[in-house]
Amino acid sequence: MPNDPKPDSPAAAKPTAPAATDTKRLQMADIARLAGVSVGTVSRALSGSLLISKETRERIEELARSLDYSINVSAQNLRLKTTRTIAVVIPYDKVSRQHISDPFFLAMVGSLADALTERGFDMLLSRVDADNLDSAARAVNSGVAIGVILIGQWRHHDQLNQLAARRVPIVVWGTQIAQQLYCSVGGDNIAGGAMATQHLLDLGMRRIAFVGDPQLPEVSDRYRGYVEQLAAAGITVESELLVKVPFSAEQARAGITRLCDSGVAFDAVFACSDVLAAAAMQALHVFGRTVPDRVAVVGYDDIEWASHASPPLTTVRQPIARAGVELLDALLTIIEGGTAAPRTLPVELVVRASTRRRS
Amino acid sequence: MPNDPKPDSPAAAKPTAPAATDTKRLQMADIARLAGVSVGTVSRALSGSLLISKETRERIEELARSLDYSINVSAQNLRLKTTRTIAVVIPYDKVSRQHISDPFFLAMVGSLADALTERGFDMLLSRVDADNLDSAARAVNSGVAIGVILIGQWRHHDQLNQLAARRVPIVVWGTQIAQQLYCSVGGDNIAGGAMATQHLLDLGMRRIAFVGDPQLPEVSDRYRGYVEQLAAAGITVESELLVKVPFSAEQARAGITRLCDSGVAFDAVFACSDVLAAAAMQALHVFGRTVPDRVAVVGYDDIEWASHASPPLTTVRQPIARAGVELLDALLTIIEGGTAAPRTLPVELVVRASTRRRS
DNA sequence: ATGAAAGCGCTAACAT
DNA sequence: ATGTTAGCGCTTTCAT
Repeated sequence: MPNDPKPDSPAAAKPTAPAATDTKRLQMADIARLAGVSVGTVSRALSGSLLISKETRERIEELARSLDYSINVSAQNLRLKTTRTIAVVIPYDKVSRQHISDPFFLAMVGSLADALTERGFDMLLSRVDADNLDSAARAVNSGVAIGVILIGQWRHHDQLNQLAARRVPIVVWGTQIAQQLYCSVGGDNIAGGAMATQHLLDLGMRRIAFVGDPQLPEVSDRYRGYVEQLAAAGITVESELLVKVPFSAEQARAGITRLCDSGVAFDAVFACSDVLAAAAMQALHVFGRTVPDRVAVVGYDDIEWASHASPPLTTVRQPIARAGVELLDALLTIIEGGTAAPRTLPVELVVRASTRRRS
Repeated sequence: MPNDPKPDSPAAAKPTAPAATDTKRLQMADIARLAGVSVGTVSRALSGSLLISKETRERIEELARSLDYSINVSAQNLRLKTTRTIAVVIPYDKVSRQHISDPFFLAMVGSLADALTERGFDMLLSRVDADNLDSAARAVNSGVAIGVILIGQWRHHDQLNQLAARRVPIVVWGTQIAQQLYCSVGGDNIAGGAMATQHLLDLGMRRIAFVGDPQLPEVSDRYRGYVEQLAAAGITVESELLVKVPFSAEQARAGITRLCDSGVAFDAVFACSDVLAAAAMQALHVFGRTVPDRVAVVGYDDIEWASHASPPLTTVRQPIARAGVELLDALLTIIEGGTAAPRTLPVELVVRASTRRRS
């Protein structure tokens, strides 16, 4: 016996009924009845089947539109065993403290939102504890989403490999790492680190502080670019110029302050994100070390703020708009059963006043 | 007859089968079989029903976990006729040009992500063309989401009223407007405008430029606060000090440049967002009008960047973290059939160096 | 070109 | 405490 009253039967006596949902949700059968056809016909008409005569289809479409009817997506998904939803996950890392509030990440969300909308997908956004990335897999196992885009690789290389091994369709914004089972898409971090460093060297800088944590894969590559350019210029890499901090403005400020206090000489700063660069500039300001006259500063990302900073910040521009498209493209390839090789996107140095040679 | 082969039947000859989905998705019946119980028992066990003996429940939970099984959410939603998904919509307004890339909006997304996660809801994020807010209603009509949170009121008051009239559960981040049928949650914009203005007056400023478009509801309130404080101080509001621009850094820069060029005297700027303030400071810099010595600047929002600006920006802090919680709370009230009155959250002036009185 | 009907995977009566 | 079963709203095969 049915547990719920049939929609048609007036459910005669129902005193305990909560008067809340008095507006019964329209469904296909209603449209069919009103149009004088069967539900099959309505279904076909709304899906644009060519089996339906043009006039019938248009009549039904018009009826549905005027009644504000939308297909019940749960029923549709259940029947079709698929969805048009992609899960976008931003891991929250307690250690590095960087999370969804970093403008760069949020810009990535915007970029993904555009790419997904463009191709008719819905975006399920969630923050998950990075220690528990399995919940990303759950979105797929439960049929909520057909794939996962993870923004930020962090230290979770192994977990990501496990997810990929379990055949969870997943693409990660980050750097390509040896023995990587999952697909990553990211900027060219080695080149980015190199161009920032070379630019400073070209300006005559010789003691360039590096702000970032080389334990993170992406920062590791940027550091490598930095080291390589210094080596090519015959300059020794000094460990005292490494300000090892996660993506945290607070800690960057503290790190630069420590560096200034320590008396170690430096004439430039290469920070691994614009947020870190902003914090560095602020700390330098406290010490009266004006930018760019006393210290040149280069950031990374080119978030919108960089061009409004005072002085406007020289930085390595990440291809954010393209990132969303590429991530989605790679993911769809995987979902369709194909293989997506890791992709490295070109980055670009944007020179602004924070490294303008003193006149 | 079934259109798909039964999961059990090996689907004898199927030469055209794409070898893609070879890993059949686990379902409740599989768990039931493996546990030697019925699907009903599994369903009850996984939903924590007290009817099931503790040991049986734990055995089933363990089995499900070890097999990576998750309940099929489409089937569950179809059966229960509800979901735990909330649609978060960021209207994209071609006129004002402000969209998802504004750090403030993105911070709101972060805040909402936190609030939703906290209460066990999923977030469906979408950008929609503001001229077509109906697509927000579609999310609800199609059963994808049980309610909508709209970030940004813009000029869409009428459309929003229509949605509310159609009984779409919706809450909007914005200002309370007369004749409003929908629930809005927002900062106290009149107070915010007033405190910013009063702060500048206290510093001795007399000619305060206002940067923003008073046609937008929230800006309108901030402008009102500005006008009221000026009036209370016996100062005439001069229309030449109104830099009427939408939330666009470009246009703000151009506006301030125009103001400087015009020779109109001013000793302070009150900008309706930190992004606008940043652009203003940059434009002022070009004219050699240093902040705060020659011009004091106050922003709005207190995005993370504001404290890293040089000089750090005095601004009106919006209660972003609380905003997510309040928006969700109001929405859930409405979904449960209740009524949620518009809420106005307190804002707070954060004084930093951009208005520091010259020593 | 259209109708009839099975069944997607789950939940919750109704049975014991 | 557990099993059995109808049916959530849709899509699609099969029949016409």
